[in-house]
Amino acid sequence: MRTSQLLFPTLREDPVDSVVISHKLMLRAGMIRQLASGLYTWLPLGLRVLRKVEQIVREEMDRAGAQEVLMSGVQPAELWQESGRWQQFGPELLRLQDRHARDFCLGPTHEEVITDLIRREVNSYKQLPLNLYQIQTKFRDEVRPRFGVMRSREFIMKDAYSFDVSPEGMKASYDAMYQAYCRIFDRLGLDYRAVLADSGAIGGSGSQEFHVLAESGEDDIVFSTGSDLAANIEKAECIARGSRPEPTESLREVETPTQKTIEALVRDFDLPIEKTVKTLICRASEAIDAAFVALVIRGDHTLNEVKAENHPAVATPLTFATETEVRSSMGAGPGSLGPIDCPIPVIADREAAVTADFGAGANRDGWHYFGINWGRDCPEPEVADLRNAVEGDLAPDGSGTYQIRRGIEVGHVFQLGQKYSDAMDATVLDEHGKQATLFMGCYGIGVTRIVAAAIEQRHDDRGICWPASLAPFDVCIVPIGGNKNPIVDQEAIDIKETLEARGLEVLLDDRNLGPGPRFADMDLIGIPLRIVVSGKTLESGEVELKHRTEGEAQRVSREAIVDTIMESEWLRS
RNA sequence: CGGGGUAUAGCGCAGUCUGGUAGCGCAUCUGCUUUGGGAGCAGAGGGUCGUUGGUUCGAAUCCAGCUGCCCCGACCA
Repeated sequence: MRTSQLLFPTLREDPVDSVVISHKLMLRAGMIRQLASGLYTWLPLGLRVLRKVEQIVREEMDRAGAQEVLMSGVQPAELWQESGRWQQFGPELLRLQDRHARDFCLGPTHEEVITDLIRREVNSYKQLPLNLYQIQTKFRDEVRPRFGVMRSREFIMKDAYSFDVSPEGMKASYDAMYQAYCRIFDRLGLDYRAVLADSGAIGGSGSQEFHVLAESGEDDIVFSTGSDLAANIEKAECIARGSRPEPTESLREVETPTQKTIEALVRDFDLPIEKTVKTLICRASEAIDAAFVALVIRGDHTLNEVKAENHPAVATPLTFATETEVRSSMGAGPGSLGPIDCPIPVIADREAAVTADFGAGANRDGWHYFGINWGRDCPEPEVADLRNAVEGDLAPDGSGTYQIRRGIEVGHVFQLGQKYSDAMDATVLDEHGKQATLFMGCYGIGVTRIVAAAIEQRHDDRGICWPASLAPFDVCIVPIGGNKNPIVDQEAIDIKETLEARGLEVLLDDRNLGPGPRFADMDLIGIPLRIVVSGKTLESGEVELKHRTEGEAQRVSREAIVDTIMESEWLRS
């Protein structure tokens, strides 16, 4: 390819409406352009990278025994009503009607469609296990699209679905996908971690996420310093530090007319924040005989909403009581709540439950108790893991302490179990001739997001530094002084054609520009290897070869350049 | 969904307060020169000032509505 024939409108300055580095660089490098909020057009250079990601994913899925299909992006409402998700999904599901006023949606995922296919086409356990995948455009009407293609409304996703007759089979399919994902992210050259995850609204039992580590990530990833234990903060188990000390203080009531927050309480009464708890009121589930429950966590901790929602006594979705509801159920307003004389069930976080001599609201406006001790001043609470992990927490496996870093979620593997097969009656005859409901797994990879995630991890102040596996071209050639010395251009073209004949993708920058802007553009778009052909070096029969991330170029003889590149480690790293 | 910002040439911006000929830099086009890190000279093209309505002799500018886009927040008492 020649730059003179390629549409790649590079920008010298950062576009004003971009905030993360990958978004800025994708715009500046002419990879994408925004069409509307959360919608993008991929230009030739960006599409080349996208296709590289797709191809690696495709090869590894095929190698793992999955088969590629392609399902419709538009899906009939009936299937979603059958699974129950037509009601369950909020405005994120873009619904539309056809000319006959029939309801459809733009697919945010394809569990329903694939389950429908399988229940029609697969009748016997002998046809299983089966794993089908597609690389398709998805649409989710995100509340707030941002960060370019990292959180867009339309995006390309690889989604795979496995079908087995037994839980053991499902587990084996899941493990195979896990291995395939590791190979994919290895080949993509990304620094990633597989972490335990909450299975969330999609449902199911086991679930792991793959995260690319980057400061701009939207998720907090918790690691143990001493083992492989890693989890999304939503799922990271927190244990209490030691056991509860004996009470040393007596209970006393303190007037707190203006102290409505933990911060104010700590500030005005010189109380250590670890000696306070906060009490959060939320709707109770139908499993218990109360309208609301009180969740108690230590003052310096934050509630983990996923853990709270997963608690059997808490209503799903997690709904905090309104101020009016707080008053009617507790007899006091927010800011004066606590576990003493609490009229509703109390669930305390593990750490809050081992705190002694603590302060909390008195359930009477303008009053707090200090020196509270569980069991003595109020009933022993039900104890649960309710809070978000913080740096330095003890890892639950005893291996060390927790560290927290940011991650971009690029993959997610789920063991779905029978959630969809049950709802949609997807069964086969098993070896005993009986109807058996299928066990499913589902496995996603955010293809477009990976492009952004790779840039977040691989860039410098001049632009993108692609790993060899993702680079839109392997090599670029910049001829200098060709207008004075026609040999330069001839040699450049000859090197290009020879490398192309050897199977490499080569970009020849033949634009009629000075060397400065051409070097800058080649750096910006991140081609791993650069050959400079100039009259100066040709005099001694040489050209220059430089890797994108190295400071100095090396001289290579004109005869040896093609072989040097073909043997270069850089093409494989 | 709540709050804030913003909308003027392809991109970045000034002009708006104080109403009166639509401007700057980069980019683009033509010609000549120029080729080792974002060139020089000369010339040229390009804007219903987001949109609708109002005030006015006159609106990019004042007023009102609508829309797009961006940012922050979204129940932790």
